[in-house]
Amino acid sequence: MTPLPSPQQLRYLLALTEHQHFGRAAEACAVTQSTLSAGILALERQLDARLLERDAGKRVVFTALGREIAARARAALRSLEAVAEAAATARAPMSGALRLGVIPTIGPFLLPRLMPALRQSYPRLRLYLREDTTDRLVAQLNDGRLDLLLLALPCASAGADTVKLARDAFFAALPPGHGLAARDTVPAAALQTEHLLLLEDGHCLRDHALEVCGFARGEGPARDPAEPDGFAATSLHTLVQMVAGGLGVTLLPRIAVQAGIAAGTGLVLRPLAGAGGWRTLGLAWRSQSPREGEYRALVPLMAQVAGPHAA
Amino acid sequence: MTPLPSPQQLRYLLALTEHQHFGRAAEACAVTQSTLSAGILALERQLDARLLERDAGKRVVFTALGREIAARARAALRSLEAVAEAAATARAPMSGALRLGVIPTIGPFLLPRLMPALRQSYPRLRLYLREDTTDRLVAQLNDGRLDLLLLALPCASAGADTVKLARDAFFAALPPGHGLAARDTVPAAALQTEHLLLLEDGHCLRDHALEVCGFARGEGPARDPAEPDGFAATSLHTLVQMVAGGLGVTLLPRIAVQAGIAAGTGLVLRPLAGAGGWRTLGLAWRSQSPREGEYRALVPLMAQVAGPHAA
DNA sequence: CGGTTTGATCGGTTGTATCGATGACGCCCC
DNA sequence: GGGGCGTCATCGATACAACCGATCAAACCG
Repeated sequence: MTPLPSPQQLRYLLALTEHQHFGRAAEACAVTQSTLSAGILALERQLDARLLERDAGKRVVFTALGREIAARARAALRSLEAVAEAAATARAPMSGALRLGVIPTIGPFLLPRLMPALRQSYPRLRLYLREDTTDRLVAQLNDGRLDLLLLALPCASAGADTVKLARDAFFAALPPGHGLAARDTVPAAALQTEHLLLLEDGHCLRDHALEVCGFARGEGPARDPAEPDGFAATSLHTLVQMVAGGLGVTLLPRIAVQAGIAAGTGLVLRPLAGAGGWRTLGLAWRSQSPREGEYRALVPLMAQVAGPHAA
Repeated sequence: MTPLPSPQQLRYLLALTEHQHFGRAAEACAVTQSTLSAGILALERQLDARLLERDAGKRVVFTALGREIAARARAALRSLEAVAEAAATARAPMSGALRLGVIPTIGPFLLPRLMPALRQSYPRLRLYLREDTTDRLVAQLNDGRLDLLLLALPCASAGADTVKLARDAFFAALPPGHGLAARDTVPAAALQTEHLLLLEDGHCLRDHALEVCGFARGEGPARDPAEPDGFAATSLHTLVQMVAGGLGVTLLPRIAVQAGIAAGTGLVLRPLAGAGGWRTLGLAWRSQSPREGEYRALVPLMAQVAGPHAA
């Protein structure tokens, strides 16, 4: 049988894919350029495969096979890490680094309450945070750059396990004096004819809001022709300011409202009438992660923080 | 971060799980006992985890953590192999060792025609064969001890991809002079009241046959009280002999019939009336195997061999 | 209670990963 | 167009770790 590639050489290869430069990749691996160069050469010799275009001047250009090998190398190194991780978790659960990814429509509202609670319950847990859109978080989860995601379900990703945390109801956010503000609750369909303001594309909350208002996938509300084409807010905070400025109405998740996102703006917040006006908050992790037990053990605490609270 | 365990040490651990004996595990790894012993110790030290019960005399007893680590080590080594495999496949597709698992109700009938065809089309492919029941084959596929399975679908296994090859119709096999033998086709339901002979438990063909005859899962045909309790044949060849001996009737798959399993026995073979009287033959492999491309390329040839032929 | 088996330990040897220095080559700039 | 720079490959020296053979301590067996 072909001898197995050494983890070290695979690390060199991955560093090279990341930096596209022998010197900097070597630096990232804390070895000299000569060592990394020899390592890559040895890997190509052992696999009997050309991973780099050697004739393309001095630039680092991967062959198609090189890219595939690199992807498999990433998976192989991660599964080696999983061995060590399983031991570490068994030795000292709820400790060490935990790289948590959060979407921008959850992070600013839950983390301020979640982090202290976690620190108190699991003081040895070191939480590294990263905020990004769902699709990018999922990609980083699969790459092994993140361990756990806090996001809105469902998130389409093979190879990931998920668990529900809580429902997060939507509120209609209206400018003061708006016609709908006189009602106790607002039917979601009524927003279809309003000027509905949304987050920019890529935020799952945008899709959830459109869905709740009865728009089909991809379809959207009518736009004022005078408005900048495709203009959309980049955060819920900007969105609130736009509604307060009278540009239209929007939907806000309960966690944002309870965190006081509309405080001081005079905005009128009304629950949606009828059922179905909510998103599901949840956790996601790589299937068969050695730390699955820990992640599931976090659920009650997280569900409590994410659940309804008195204002 | 914790340093990654070396593949060598993981191999030692797996050899130890297999042999439960330091000396023999060392021999299997082609190292001395002292080396393997030191390697295991080093692994336990690096992971800071007790993998073996050190106080249980001289016997080798794994801790629960030890077993989990071993399972993850198996996965890690396999993903390292996948790196080398990807390179080997790209360098020389359809060559090298291919460990093929086949179920006993397919192997004896298809392999005699499949092997020569494969040898002719892909002379550099070295096929290692293993015959076993579906569940055991699937387990060995997941363990990495087999690369490809030829079996009857569906086979329940997460982490495996499958593809259909061909339908394999069932024939009623009747002793000469049997009442049903006068008909051109036999309704499957008519076999419910016959003395239906079956393979022993564990063969998927047994379940398929029961299903075709209209028995619910787990339910079975009425038994002669004089018959040895739960007696069942161990191969289709024995089954044919039993039918020829007048002990009852059975169902035979078309591939067995065409291979001449009933030749010279005087058995009467009748197609089943109506639709649904067939099983699906297919291939299965580990998801994301580097050789998936090769496996799919084998499908046309295999489907042709597995498909209907003139008698 | 001696002999045998089994896993742990120790000193010596070999292999190899790594380093620093140097070479080969393309590229840019003056 | 030639000198200088940047980049990757190569080379000899070295330090570390894996490995072996021998030996030890404990358990097990007859």
